[in-house]
Amino acid sequence: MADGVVERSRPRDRILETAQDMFHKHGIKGVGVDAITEAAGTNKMTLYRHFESKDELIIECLRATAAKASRIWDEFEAQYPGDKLAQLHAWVHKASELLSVDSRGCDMANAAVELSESDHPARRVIKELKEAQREKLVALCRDAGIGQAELLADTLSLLLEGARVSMQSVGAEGPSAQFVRMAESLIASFRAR
Amino acid sequence: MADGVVERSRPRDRILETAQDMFHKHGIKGVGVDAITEAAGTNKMTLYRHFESKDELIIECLRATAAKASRIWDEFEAQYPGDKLAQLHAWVHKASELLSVDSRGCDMANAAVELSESDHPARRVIKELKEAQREKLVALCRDAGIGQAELLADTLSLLLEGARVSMQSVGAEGPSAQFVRMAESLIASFRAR
DNA sequence: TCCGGATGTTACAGACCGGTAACACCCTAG
DNA sequence: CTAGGGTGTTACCGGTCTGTAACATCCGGA
Repeated sequence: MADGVVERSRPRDRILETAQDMFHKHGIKGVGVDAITEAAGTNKMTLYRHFESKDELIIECLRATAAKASRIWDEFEAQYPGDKLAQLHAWVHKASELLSVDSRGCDMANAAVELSESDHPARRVIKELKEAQREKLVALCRDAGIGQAELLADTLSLLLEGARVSMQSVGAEGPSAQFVRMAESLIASFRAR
Repeated sequence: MADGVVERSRPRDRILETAQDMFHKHGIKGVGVDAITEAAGTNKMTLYRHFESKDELIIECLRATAAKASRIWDEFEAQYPGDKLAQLHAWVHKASELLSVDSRGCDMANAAVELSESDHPARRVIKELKEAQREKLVALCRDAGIGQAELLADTLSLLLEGARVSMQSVGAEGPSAQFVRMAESLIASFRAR
């Protein structure tokens, strides 16, 4: 950790990890490649030998973040094998944990806000990854035996997305503080139908 | 409209209006002061005679946007004088209208995402304005005779905030398409308690 | 030992950024 | 008509940004 990243991994991995962290904390347009490479204990040339442009690096960071999120879903399945309803509650719990620990929101949503050019190469990646996450949540709701699975999944999605962006405007004591209560009572009401 | 803004208003007004529009469309860090003044049919010197810095301009733009939003609330009161429940439904309708017309989300939320520095002067303004909006919605819910007014208001806030940011990631056919249905059934369920 | 690929270093190009100085102009109030 | 404030024009400063060129170095495998 002395050099900012795990001691002696390969430069490419250090760059990727550092970039993820810095993009998350300071935003994409708020971080230059020089700052990334310096924090990663390397230099700009090495970065451009592994990534053909900053945009490529951004995309790789988003994919890496999505992959991390995907691993969390695996944990749900490992903790409550076959019990989809318990996994749904675990999702709510994990989401609230995220809200209490980190206040910079979702990297993909933030990137979509920052990269407003409609033809930016990262935008299609963001859309793909977000749609994949949506389908996962829909499937989880459906497999948990909920009738209007799509509607519940979409409602939970918007609540979480809203909570993560609201925190950045008004802080953790704002509306996002009620996320768990909202989500749980929503699930209960959908199950009751 | 030929010069980009209403023909012959005073430079300060033209700059403010143009900046609002361009910040909204392209993001704050995505627009330079040169581009703003050119689109406003004036020049950088005039901008800096009216605003002491770009940050000041940003803040004035956010205040102006909030003022516009506030005027919409006045329309609710004018359309349904005294009928707070009808005004709440009008709020939902107006919100959905916004979602179908504009896909760049809330200026304040977007600014909070872009201006990640925790001490940026615009951040306290964003927080103030957002909190004022929250209190307005809470008051509306309470005056509409709803029991858990704060919880409903916060839930509606998160849903709208989520819808507006979700649109920027996955477009209008994503979860945000169900916003009206979600909001209306939420209101109904809170009224039934 | 020596070779070769990965990495580090320095310098630079070209563009854009926010912000300022100096000066010319125009248009209206008196 | 004139004075003066608001505005336009041009040029510039110092800084930052992405991306590249040329060259030095290191380190592991044969």
